[in-house]
Amino acid sequence: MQLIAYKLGHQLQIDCILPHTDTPSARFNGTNMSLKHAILTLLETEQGSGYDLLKRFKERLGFFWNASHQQIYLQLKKMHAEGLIEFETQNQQGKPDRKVYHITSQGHEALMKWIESPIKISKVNDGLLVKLYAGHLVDISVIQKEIAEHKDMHTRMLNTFLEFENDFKALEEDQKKQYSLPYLTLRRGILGEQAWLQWAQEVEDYLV
Amino acid sequence: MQLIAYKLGHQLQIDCILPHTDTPSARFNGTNMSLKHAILTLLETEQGSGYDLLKRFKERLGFFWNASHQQIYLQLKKMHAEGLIEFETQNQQGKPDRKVYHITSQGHEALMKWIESPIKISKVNDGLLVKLYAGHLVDISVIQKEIAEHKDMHTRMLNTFLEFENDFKALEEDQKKQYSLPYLTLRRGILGEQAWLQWAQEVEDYLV
DNA sequence: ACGACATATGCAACTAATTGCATAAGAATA
DNA sequence: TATTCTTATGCAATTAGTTGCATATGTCGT
Repeated sequence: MQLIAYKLGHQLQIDCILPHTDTPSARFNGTNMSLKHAILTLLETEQGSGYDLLKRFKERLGFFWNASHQQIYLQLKKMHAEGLIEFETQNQQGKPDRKVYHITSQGHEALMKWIESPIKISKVNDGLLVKLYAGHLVDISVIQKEIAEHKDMHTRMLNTFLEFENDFKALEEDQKKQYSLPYLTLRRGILGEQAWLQWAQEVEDYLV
Repeated sequence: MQLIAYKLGHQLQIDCILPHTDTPSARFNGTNMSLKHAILTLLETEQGSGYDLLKRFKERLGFFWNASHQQIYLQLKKMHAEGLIEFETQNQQGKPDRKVYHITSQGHEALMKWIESPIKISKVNDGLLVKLYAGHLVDISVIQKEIAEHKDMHTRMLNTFLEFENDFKALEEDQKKQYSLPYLTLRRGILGEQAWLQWAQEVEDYLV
């Protein structure tokens, strides 16, 4: 018998941690998040090229989602094949041609259908935690160093998010109202990073 | 000009949010977390069958990692082919045969190498946030309902984690010391869930 | 002048993970 | 007695995402 989770009863496992069989409770089902719907959401507001979408990902969904340019271009190609989006080619002087995509009615329908279907609870799969879990195999300093480096990154991300929040707070009331939903996603980023840093502090204190 | 992130400068993007080019800053590099190393970590302490490992995942790493049985069996097969693990077949009466895996010296080496190399910062990719971001497209109640359901799940997970924490706190001092690293991973689960719930409360208050 | 960076797109190979299917038998419960 | 659950393993097909490569030009700083 090992650790902590030994008291875990079957029911709890099924309902709270992980469905035990392959027919899990409904809450763990639902559509997977996919790049597709994130792109549709971005295109719904405003048309754009693959490159534009890449930038929008970084600027607007970067708090919780990163997509590489390869992934985006490939996904756009697939979505075009499925009829969810269309494009026009724009010639530009001095720069490569742009394929400007816009959402089709089919794409809009697909997006609406997705929004109205339940979303799966998201996974974490954090390698750092496995490392910590296995920390007894190596010198404690290895773990401390890794934690410190991650802490540094998370601190910088938090600071960036807080700057964004200040910008938001400086907006007029009607603008605030307009951007309230994106603001809430930003809040998730902020609260998530703060919780991470609080945890890292606990770890550091514990490992001394 | 849209939202919040408009002030995002190039340097910030590169260092904090997402590397812009395909040669990102070192902090975003590092080994991917993979099931392989999580399994090696579990086998390092104690040998076991695929089914055992599945249970251990749920019981010990379930705060931050879920793996399906298909994934585990497939991974075990691959790892065996790579020479990281070996197995003996155990016949059992009344139950199917078990393949009991144990780690090899090669496997141990691979694990040590992984522990000492930097880990990538983990991704989130939370579909619920995309849904919220796109929430202006549907009636607010759709979003509220989804948030409420997720809140329910997260609450139950938090409660389970808190039970585990109580069990840990009831342990003798030397046991506490022994299990301090797994406890810290549990703390991550607790703090993460609490932060999530705090955010959900903010969202609910905002959407009223 | 040279290098780094931004704009702009894409393929190929691979790794990671999910979904669905399939088998088989004991043990507990309704 | 029928259903569900637990133990126990696995393949096939698909989707998702990463890594590496390839191309091309303009701009800005050193």
